[in-house]
Amino acid sequence: MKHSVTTLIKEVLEEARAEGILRVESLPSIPVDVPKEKSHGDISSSIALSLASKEKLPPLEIARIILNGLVKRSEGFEKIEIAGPGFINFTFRKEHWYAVLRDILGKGDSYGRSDLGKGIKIQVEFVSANPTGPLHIGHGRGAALGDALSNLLATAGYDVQREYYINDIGTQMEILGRSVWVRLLQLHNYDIPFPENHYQGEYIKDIAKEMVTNKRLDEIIKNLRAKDILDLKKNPEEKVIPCFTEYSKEYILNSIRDDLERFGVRYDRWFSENSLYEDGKVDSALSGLEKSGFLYERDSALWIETTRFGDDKDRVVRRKTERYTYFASDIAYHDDKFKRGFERIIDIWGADHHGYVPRMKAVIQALGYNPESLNVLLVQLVSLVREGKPVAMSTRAGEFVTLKEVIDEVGVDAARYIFLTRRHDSHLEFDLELAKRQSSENPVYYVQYAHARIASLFREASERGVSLSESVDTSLLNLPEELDLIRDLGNYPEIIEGSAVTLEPHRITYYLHGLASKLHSYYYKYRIITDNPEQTHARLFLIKAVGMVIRNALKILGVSAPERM
RNA sequence: GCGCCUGUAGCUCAGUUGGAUAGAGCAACUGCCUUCUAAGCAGUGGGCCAGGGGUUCGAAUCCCUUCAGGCGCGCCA
Repeated sequence: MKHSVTTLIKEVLEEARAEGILRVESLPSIPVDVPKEKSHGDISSSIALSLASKEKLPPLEIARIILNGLVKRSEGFEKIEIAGPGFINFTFRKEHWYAVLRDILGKGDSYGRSDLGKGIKIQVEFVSANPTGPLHIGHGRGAALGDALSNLLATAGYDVQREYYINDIGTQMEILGRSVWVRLLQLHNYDIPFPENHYQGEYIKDIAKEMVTNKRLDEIIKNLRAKDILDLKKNPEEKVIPCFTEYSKEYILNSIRDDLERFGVRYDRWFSENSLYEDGKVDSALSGLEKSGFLYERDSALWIETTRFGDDKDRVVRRKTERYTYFASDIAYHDDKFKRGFERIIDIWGADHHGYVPRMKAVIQALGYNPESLNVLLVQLVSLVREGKPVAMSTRAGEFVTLKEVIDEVGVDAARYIFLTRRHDSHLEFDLELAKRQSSENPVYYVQYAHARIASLFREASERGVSLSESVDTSLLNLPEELDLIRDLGNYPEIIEGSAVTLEPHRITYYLHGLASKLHSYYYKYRIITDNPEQTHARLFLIKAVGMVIRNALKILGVSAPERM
C-alpha cells in the first residue's frame, strides 16, 4: 500500500529532474505514513517538506510540482491533495479497499506473512534461567516475549530457531546439590544449620523428600557403593554432592520444561553449557582468540582484551585457579551460534544483566563477527500487584511468585497477553485481580470477545439458513465504519513488519485492541444479519476477515482465539 | 564516582524511528440490554510530554545540561 505511493512519487521526482523542474541531486527516501487523522487521507507524504531546503523552494511550491506530476497517474485514487504546510495526502478509491478485503480472505491464515526476513537464519535465545529453582514471573515475561517474537519473526519470513541455554555447571550447581543434601540430612534429624548463601526455597526440601520417596536415594547409594549415604564419615560431601547436583538439576529442569510447555512455549533446542567443555568448544574458541591476539596473561589469570572494542575493562576468562569463568563458556557459546550458521542472534536477558552487553558485543567483534548481528533485548522486572497493592517478593528468602502460580491463577492467555502489552524495556505492573477479571478492564477478554462474537454471528447466520456465498457484492460496504475496518485490516501486514523490524511484539496487542474496538462498535451500531440477503452477505464477508486477522495476530502472541465465551 | 535504562492524564502505559489538533485502558462522572453474546456500546472531564537550553520548515521523539527513580560496575553466575 505504502509502496505503491512511494514508487509513484519516485517516478514523479525523476520526471521532474529530467525536465529540469527540480534538481533532485540524489533520490531521497520517500517518507510515507498512514496518518492518524482520517481527514488526511489514507496515505500521507511529507516529501515536499523534507525537500524544501535542498531545492531552495517553499514546500508548498514543491508539493504543487509533485501533484502536477501525480495527476496523470491518479487513476487508483479518489483524490490527491495538498494540505497544511505541504503534505500530500492520498485517498484511495473504495474499489481499492474492496480489493484489499478480497485479498485478505483469499490469503486466509497466511495474511500478514511476508518475505521481509528473506529466509535468514535467526536464533532467539530466551529464558535460559539457571536450573537452581522454579521459574518466576519475570521469566514468564521473557518466555512470552521470546516466544511471540519467534512467531513474529517466522511470520515475517525469517528462519527462526528457539533455544534455551542451560547453565548446568559451576558454583551455583554445586550449591544446589549441597542445598538438597543439607535438607536431606535435616530431614533425618541431623542438626546441621542451613548455610545462608544456599537456596532457601521450600522446593529444595521437596526435592530432598522426593528423593527418598522415589527411591532415587537408593540408586545413588548403589552407585556410590555406600551402605548409608547419611553416614557422613564414610561418605564425605565431596563424594556425595555431585550425585545430588545431578539429580536436583534434572528434577528442576523437568519442572522448568513442564512450566514452559504449559505456558505454550516450545524450544527447538536445549543447549547445555557443560557440553561446550565436553566438546572442546571453549578451548577452540579461546585458542582462536589467542591466535588473533586478544588474550593475555596477567596475575596468573587469562584475560580477554574487550577494551579494544569499547568495553570498560578487560575480562578474565580463566582464573588463576585454572578454572574458567562463566564468561569463557559464553564466548564459546556465541561463537558456536555463529558457527551453526545463524546470521542474526537475539538474546533475551533480564535487565539486571545490561552491564554485560558491551563485553558480549566486544567478544563478537573479537571473534570476527559483526556486532550488529547480535541484538540483546533486556526485559525489565515485573512487579506483581493485587488490586493495586504490591505482592511481596523476595528472591533472597526464596519466597517469590512462580510462573506456575501465576498461570494457575489467571490462565495462560491472560498472562501471555499482559506480558506482551508493554515494551520489553519498560517496567510492567501485573495485577493479578485485573488479569482474572472477565470484563473490558481486561484487554485479553476484550480482544478474544471480539473473535467469539464474530464466530457467534456465523453460528446465528447458519441457524437462519444464511451462508456466505461466493459472489459477494462488496460495494455494499459503504458505511464509514466498514471502510474504516477494512483500512485497519489493510494495515495489518505493516504492523507485522514494523514489529518484526523493531523486535517489538507489543505493537500487535495495541493493534488488536484498536481493531476489536472498531468491531464492537460496528456490531453495536449496525445489525450484521438483516432482512437484506445481499447486505448480510457483504457484512459477513467483512467480519469474517476481521475474525481472521484477529486469529492470525493472536496466534503470533500465543493467545487462543475462542469460538465462544 | 562512572555507565546503561526510565520520566507522557490521578494510576498503568502507547506514541508508526522527526510530521499536521498528544492517544488508549483503568479510575471518576452521564447515558444505553423486548435486539445477531452488555465479557459490549455512546459520551464528559482530565496534559507546561520531569525542568532548562539547542538543532530545523516542524521535537514527546535528535544533541547538551539539571533534577528524580531503577539497575549495573567481581578472578560471582
